[in-house]
Amino acid sequence: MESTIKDIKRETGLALSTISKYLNGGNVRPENRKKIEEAVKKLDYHPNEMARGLITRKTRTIGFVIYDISGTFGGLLTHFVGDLMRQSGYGMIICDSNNDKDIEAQNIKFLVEKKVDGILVIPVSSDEDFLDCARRADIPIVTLDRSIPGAHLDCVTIDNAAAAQTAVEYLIERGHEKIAAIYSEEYTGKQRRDGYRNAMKKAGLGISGSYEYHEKIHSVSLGYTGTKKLLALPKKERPTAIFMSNYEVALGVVMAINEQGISCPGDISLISFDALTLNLVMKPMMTVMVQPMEEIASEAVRILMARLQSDGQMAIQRVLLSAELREGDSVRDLRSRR
Amino acid sequence: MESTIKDIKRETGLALSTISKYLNGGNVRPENRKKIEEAVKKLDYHPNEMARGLITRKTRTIGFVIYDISGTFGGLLTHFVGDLMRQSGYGMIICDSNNDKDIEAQNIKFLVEKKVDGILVIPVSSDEDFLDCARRADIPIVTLDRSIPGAHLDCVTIDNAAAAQTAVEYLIERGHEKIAAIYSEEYTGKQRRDGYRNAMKKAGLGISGSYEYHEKIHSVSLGYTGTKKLLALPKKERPTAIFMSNYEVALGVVMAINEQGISCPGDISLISFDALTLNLVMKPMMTVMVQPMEEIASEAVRILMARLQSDGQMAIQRVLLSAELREGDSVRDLRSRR
DNA sequence: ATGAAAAGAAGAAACGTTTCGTTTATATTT
DNA sequence: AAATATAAACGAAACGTTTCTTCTTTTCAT
Repeated sequence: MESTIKDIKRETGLALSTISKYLNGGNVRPENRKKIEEAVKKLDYHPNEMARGLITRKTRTIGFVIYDISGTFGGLLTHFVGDLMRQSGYGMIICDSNNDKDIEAQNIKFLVEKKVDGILVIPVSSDEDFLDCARRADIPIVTLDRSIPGAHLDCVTIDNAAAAQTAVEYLIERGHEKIAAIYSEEYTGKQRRDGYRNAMKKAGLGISGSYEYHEKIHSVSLGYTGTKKLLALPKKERPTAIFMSNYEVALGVVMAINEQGISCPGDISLISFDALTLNLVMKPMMTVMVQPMEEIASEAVRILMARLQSDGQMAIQRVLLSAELREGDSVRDLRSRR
Repeated sequence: MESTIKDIKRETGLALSTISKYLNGGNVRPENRKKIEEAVKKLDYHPNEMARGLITRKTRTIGFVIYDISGTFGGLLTHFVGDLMRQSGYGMIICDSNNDKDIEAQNIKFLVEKKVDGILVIPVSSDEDFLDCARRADIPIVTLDRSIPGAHLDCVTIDNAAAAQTAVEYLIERGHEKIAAIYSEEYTGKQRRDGYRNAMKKAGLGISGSYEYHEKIHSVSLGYTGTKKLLALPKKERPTAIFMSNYEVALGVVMAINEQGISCPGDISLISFDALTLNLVMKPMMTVMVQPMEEIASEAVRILMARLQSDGQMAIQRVLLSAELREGDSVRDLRSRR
């Protein structure tokens, strides 16, 4: 069955410690190096991670806690993070919090008991209490996509407010004044709302309460319901453009305007977040703020890896990435009307 | 730091073996039971999985290899499976194959080296060679959603051909004769195509080559491109209904007909697979064959758990579930025309 | 050629459990 | 009450590594 380091010892005649040393990157005499390599190949030897972990207190496994994996954004991020982890030889245990704080706390506890070396988390919670048990166990944590205000934690996020502001300013530059916003009350949703408000204020445009629609969570139905509300406004007040804070919301919006036979960008302009595959065939092609998903993943993994290697005295890292605008055909230039 | 079983020994004065025995469900004297439980609580003791695993050769971790996690179907299935696993105290290492056979094979190898206790896989490959290394290591494997023809493996699938046939017969019953099909060349896609063909043949309807459109993989663009091709047919030949083999494909189809200003079900009827959230707001609401996702997940987990407990002599289990039709508003009844 | 310094190899102990063979305590029978 | 059967506790060995200390070999300068 499974060959062990003792088999390598028998095969090469060397001491266990010598073999172990070489296998972990130490120096041995060239002749011995060759012997060991041959034996490893011949016996198809792979170190037993459990025995190794028992001593080193490392599992070579990290935990990934995600607010919701069944959504497109989460799925894609999981994909990237998982890939990078595997490339580094780390296993990734995934825990879906289902947008629920209690489940999230359980997930952390579970991972701590599993003795993962580190945890990557896209949090649901906005306070850090749920991380206590990981803290006590001295397990490094990196949050991504969302950060926890005031927490002393590594994090990788994008500048949501700035991105939203850019998006709304893009509308304003094209002559829009009656601009509505649909967003969630989650971390990213609220930040993007702030960007929307900043842009409006800066341009001297008022924000009518009836132009903001929000629900707890980003969802298709948020976009759908919100749009119906907005379209139900008296014709004069009807927004000429809608800014929405997430891809799934955008789907809902498109469904709603299709249903009502309203054309985009003819009757209404749209601008959203995240260029996911659907955008490719969506008509009109949505103008979006594109988040650098791959970079978010790779930065988070990089930081976690660095912290795993570090001897505990690495400074907190907060990486702030930015989204960029990708033009589609969903925004009408109102200036050309004149 | 971390307390060990030796601390429990010190606290209770009992032998290691007695404590271990109790902790693993053995019988001890009531007095000792109490002592141990108190000590465990007091010291917040959790067994070290690595030490335990070193002896039992179990990691209490399973691998989940999925063809593509960034898709909606995969994401949702992962969600269910992950949940069940966590409830059973198992960690789940997730590996995304990115629809690539080579990556899939690497994933299996990776999991074998990680010494997972079992593997759940939604395969990309249609032959079982990539599983060889898991076989050699004697790691139980259960496939779900897709099975590998001829393989001697536990699997949980739905009867795709029957489901597709039901769907197409539903169209035929309502007077449709010119029925097109859009499907992928993947396992599920081809099975569903067969169901389509069966239904057509059974009804004595011919299958024109121009009524079938297929690409390698289920995707939004498959639906989109396929629909455009179908709509480009001379008016007389144009299908009155389209059967499509997957949810993402359906999105593409809807995009395409929206773009061309064709109405559903007025001008064309649609029937598809999988009732995912988007259906709730999609207009018209799609008539779909609903797969019992949660049941697929729970059956697969149940079988894997049973096999982990079994002493190797359990018979191969092949569970075949069925999809059910959920009516929406996307199919027109042509009989009422007369 | 000699000795000191550096590099490499060896051996044993440790990591935290489970398991197995043995001994001791309790329960049952006559 | 003694003998036997049963149940529980014990102690040591084992799982497959890494790590620490000691011992040996090689290298290099003199």
